[in-house]
Amino acid sequence: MTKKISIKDIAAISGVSPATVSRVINNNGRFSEQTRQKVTKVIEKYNYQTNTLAKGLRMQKSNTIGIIVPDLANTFFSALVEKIENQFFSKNYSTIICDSKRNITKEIAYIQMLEAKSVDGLIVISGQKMFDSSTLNRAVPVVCIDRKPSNKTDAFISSNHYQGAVIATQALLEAKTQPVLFKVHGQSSSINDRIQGFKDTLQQNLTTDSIIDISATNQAGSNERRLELRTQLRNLMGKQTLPLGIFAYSDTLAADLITAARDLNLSIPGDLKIIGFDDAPIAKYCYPELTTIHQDTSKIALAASQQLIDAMQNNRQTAANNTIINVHLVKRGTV
Amino acid sequence: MTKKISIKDIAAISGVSPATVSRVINNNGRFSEQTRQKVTKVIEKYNYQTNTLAKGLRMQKSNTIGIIVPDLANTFFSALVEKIENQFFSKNYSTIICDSKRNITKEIAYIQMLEAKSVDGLIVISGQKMFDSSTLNRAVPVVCIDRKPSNKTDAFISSNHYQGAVIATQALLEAKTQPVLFKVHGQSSSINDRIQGFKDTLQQNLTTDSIIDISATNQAGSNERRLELRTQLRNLMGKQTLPLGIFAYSDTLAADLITAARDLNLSIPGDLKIIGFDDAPIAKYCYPELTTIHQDTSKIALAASQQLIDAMQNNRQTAANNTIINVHLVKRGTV
DNA sequence: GTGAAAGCGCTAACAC
DNA sequence: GTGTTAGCGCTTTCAC
Repeated sequence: MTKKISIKDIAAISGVSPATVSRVINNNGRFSEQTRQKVTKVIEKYNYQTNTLAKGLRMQKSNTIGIIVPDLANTFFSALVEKIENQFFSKNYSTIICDSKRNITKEIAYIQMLEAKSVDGLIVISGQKMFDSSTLNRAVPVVCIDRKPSNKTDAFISSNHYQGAVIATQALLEAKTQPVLFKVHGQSSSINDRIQGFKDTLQQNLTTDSIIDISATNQAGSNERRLELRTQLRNLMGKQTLPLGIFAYSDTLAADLITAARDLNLSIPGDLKIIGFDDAPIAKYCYPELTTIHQDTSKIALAASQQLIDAMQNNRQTAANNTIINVHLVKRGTV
Repeated sequence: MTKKISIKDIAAISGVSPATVSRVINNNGRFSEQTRQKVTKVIEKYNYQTNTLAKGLRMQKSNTIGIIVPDLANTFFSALVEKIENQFFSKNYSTIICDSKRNITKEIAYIQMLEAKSVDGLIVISGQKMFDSSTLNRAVPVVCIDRKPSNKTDAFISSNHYQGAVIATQALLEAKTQPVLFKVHGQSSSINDRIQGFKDTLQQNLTTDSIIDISATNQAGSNERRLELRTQLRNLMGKQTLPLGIFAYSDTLAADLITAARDLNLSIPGDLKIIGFDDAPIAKYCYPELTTIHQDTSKIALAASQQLIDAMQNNRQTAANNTIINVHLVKRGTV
């Protein structure tokens, strides 16, 4: 129950003023080498740690950033967040991770909470809609990943979803299938881009059955979703000649499709060929291992953290900096 | 670039003192209904939000808790953390999630950072060793999940790992295999309990080959780990009669074992039977789907958050409260 | 029922 | 090179 030791205490013990201790800690302003040693010794002896709340209040910055992620259970997002968090940790920022569960109400609540905590910056990943930073009172820099900001001063980092969709669709075409796009119901900039790439590649081969919307209420991995996918697959088989060629919106969805296909005794890639998107960790645990479009999460994480840190340090908005990152096809067992 | 509006501003605009505004916001102390309405209206109009840094500084509590997790990329942990975070969110606490990557140095750095941020409590999940809260200067309540605290005043919540190991080993025995335990190198209370359960069930059938240690440096899902597992499996096949019976320390490890077995053209569950531990989301994406020991993450998350909140609100240490949660076998396709 | 004032722990201007 | 002072935004005694 020992109360935490403060800068005043350190000052008193070392026989200097709090200001001097502060100078030593932050290594700014002038002080003698002798003072430095004296103070440092006391700090170490008492295991003193700066109270970041007080410091944050005083400096009007918290050295904390917030991340809004749509779904931590998705291995693509958890891997991405892990990398981002790691970047910030090495730059001495702490990170508050918020799982919005793709729920707009929860997201807004989180953003207000983060703002009240005086976060210095925000990373907002994907989700259903455009991100509208006008919910923010202060002007905190925002970097959006995979989700177009409505505010033109927010930075935007994204894989080239259009390109990825084109590559995937072409691969499906080359494998002599009639491609079908499976997506979860909802809108987002990445979804729209992929749909566009899909459509543009298919052109006259596009039919009303080419895009299949999966209910968003059924959670990834749940029996409900698998049931729904099974029904959709069975449906499709009645209408199309085998092999079916599926472009799945995400690896998670692809993984669920694989299990659904198994339930129907469809062989992959014999009866059914499938390409995912993300190259999430789960892709390598599927059987057959999932052919997919690789997103470079390391690059995304790096770009996002660099841009945000730059914006925070220069105390300005993220200069509407758009970064588009290339993707590529990873051939595994499902095509 | 508008500066954030403060309680003083609200006070000035409403024509009352900051003290009164504070009373209204926190609904404590006395004030007239008329004042309440007046102030509330101004707060809403200006979208005022309490600065939690200042409040935290003043009240010596931050309404923030920290979670130390060994590996966010592991679907068991990400699912667990997601549930914990959700619990705290609904109780108006925010959560700083820290991925220690099972690195003790990083973990200590995180704990110091969290302490400097004046977190009101800490949840520490699993990891390599016992958790030693003596690195903490202040007396902040700690709840350990799956990891025995060395400090007797810290609470401990855990699945019954011993029981789980017994159940798994018995199932393997009943399937007429000679059980082998695969684990990642390292110590932890959960590892030790499972080993004990394994040994106690095996008794005289225990041999020097019964426990296989996998190098901890090779990351889950990596090619290096799979290579290592392949070597180990091949080795084992030379010595033992089929079918082999593997009790894998975690579902992640089990999943890697399944892919390694595939590379060796071993059929599961024909040549090789395998039982995992956790019932992580990944278990249902394996092929065959993984038979495993189910840990009740919802219960763990609930127990952990309740105990921590209780300790924080009553401003005392978590009363050395040990909660052991039952586990059970989930039969799927690998046994 | 409300206001004035002090102080949480820190840093930055200003003095000397 | 170092100390004094003010103030970040909030809550909470203590007056009245």
